[in-house]
Amino acid sequence: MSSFDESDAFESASLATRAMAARPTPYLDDLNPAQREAVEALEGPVLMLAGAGTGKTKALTTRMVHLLNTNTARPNEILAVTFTNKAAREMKMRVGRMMGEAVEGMPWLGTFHSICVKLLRRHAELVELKSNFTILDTDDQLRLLKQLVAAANIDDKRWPARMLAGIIDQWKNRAWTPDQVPAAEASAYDGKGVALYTQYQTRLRELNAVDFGDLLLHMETIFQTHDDVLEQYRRWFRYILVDEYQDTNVAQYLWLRLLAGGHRNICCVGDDDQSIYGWRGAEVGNILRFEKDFPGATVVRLEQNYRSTPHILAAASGVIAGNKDRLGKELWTQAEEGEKVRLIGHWDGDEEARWVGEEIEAMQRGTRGMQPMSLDHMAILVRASHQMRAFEDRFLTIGMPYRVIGGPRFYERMEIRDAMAYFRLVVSPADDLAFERVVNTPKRGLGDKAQQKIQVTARQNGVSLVEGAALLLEEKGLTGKGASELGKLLEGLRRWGRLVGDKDVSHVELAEMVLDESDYTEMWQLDKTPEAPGRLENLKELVKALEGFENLQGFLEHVSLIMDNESEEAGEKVSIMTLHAAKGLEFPAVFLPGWEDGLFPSQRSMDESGVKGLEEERRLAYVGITRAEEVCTISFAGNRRVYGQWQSQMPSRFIDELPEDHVEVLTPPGLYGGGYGAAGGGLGSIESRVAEANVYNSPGWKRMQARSQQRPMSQPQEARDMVIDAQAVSAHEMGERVFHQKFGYGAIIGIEGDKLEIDFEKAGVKKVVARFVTGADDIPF
DNA sequence: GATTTTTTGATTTTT
DNA sequence: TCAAAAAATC
Repeated sequence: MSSFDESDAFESASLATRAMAARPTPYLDDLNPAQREAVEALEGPVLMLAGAGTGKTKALTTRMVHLLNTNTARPNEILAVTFTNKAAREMKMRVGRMMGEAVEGMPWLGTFHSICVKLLRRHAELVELKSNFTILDTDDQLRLLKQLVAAANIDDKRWPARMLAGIIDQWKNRAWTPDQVPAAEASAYDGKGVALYTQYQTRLRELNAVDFGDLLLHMETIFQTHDDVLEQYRRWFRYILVDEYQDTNVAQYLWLRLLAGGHRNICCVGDDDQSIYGWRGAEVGNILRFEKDFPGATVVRLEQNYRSTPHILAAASGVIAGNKDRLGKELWTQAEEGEKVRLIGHWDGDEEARWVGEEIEAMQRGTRGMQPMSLDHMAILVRASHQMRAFEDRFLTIGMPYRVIGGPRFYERMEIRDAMAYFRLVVSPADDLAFERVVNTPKRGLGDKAQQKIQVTARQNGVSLVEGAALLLEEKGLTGKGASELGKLLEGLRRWGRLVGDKDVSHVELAEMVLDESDYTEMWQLDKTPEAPGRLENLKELVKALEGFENLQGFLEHVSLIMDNESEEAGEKVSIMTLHAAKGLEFPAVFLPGWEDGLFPSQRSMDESGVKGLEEERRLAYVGITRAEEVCTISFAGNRRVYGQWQSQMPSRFIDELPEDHVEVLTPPGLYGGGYGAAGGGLGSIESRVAEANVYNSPGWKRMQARSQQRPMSQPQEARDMVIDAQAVSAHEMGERVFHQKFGYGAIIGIEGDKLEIDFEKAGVKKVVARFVTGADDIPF
């Protein structure tokens, strides 16, 4: 680039940087001017607005390398926070690779949570905790809340533990301790919410436990109330880097602002257009406000995209342009033009899945002059996970290998949590939550009543549940099977506890012993459900994972924060995942099905959050399109089964927002004659297939066909029109007897906009788009 | 205390 | 529709 740019970047570098400039910096040559500016502006606040596929991680890691290489900072002086372990791991790896062996790991590169755990263990006493506090998972949290609700004699129908957990979570995301919850919020929940929140926090303290939200909240409390501690860390963390800044919630934001408050050496990287986690507390406002929070900040825009073709970028830009309050970026690329974004409508969801399956097979073979493509390079991105089902069903029938990304994580599985609870109990017998979890797993004849007795005994004597249970047995408060089984369990726990740290028994052996002797393994061996073998397999894997740790305690400490799912069988597969799970990933070919109003954008988002919700959905669309490198295929269906009811669907409003010039509308093979019934439509009855065949030959259908052919679908606008208007509402009148593909015959009892309300003879009253209804006279039966 | 039946209600999810 | 949770029954 021009010498002007370079001198400019040089001027913005600090004296310290300049002094060290003698050291070679070959890595800078790999960067484009914008990336380079973001890397070289080491001092003061920097906001790096990094669009999709613009080399954000590269810039971030190079910045760290530059800090180290110029001796501006030592590894332990850099605080670098990410949201996921995966991101942290990747960054560590890339910094390590660029620096060579010379640099030992970066101790403060990690997720918000893992860094806060480290800090909180040092200062636990400042918030009345012991440094060996446990971190609750969602299960423990719910169990605890359920108890509190029951104890407070509150109707658990009006206050389900889940809801309460959600509310408390939201409050913690906003950095509100119980006494800080604003009156307006508190009263909105009967006042009982705050009371329960207070009790919950008290109980956590008694248990020496924290939940995920507490990790941040406690550290923030400490920073706010102990200047000396805050000062110490301000001196310590001289340079702060934040990844995915648009995803930070208020608590994280305040935490960062406190730490960066002194030196203001904070570099935040993010993309306001990719903020899709508002529903779990992320505040786009944080990134929009950055320049106000840190006056004089250097703002760098990374806009050169290295991922997608111009058509794909243009389509994405066209959609995201519908949002207000953007910081504004214009992505560009040097890539060759490539294919336009493809748009296609289908009759229903099954048809859509069938078509995508065939298209994937075609791409795999290589068609239309395109190179054969590996299944690993194709992905289907859906809005909601229930959409995956249609694709899984279809792929199973045609034998297409696929993988679902996301879903329950390894450490969230029941059997893993049970096993972990056993380990926790062995290491710390006072872990009441762990005891509750496993006391009757496997079944030991200790039901609600027996457990209640244990609780009462423990509380009366002010001891842990394990001790309470022992006391209860001494008093002969239990009899029969329950008593003997409980005795066995307690005896086992004592025995295993003594073996913790034993030189002759490794922690791995101990773990196996615990699982066997507690009869937990046996429980699954006797289980005949199809999941049982998989669960046993998972338990084996858990034991294997233990080998990587020094001892059980070490394992337990780390595992609560590491929740990713590593295991991956070999073989080429198509990926299926939600749009959320796709953030940060890229694929040469991407399918975006289900672009229908109500599904995407999701009705619930729009109902609950109005324009804000719609804008977040739009960002989701943007994220989806920008995952594609070469081919992006958007599709929608005219009919879809929603909660078991067939509904006619309107194409997504986002389809209208796609710029026409960058979209090619495909015609589904089945829709205009041919291809139906013959190939693999296995599920429908013969009769319905005959009916289908007849419908497509009916005068009504032909009329529609003719009409849509007058207006060839060369524009996305018209693709949408085709569905909405193909058969005008005006063609029908009240009381008219009509035929619908899925519902059969019925009479029109109402007309609303482009929808007809029809009383079907078999299916009852439904609202359907006029297009999918034919005058009954047109059906030649 | 376990098993079967009925009811309910249904995004997105990391740590 | 369909899975999970709650209620009812054994």
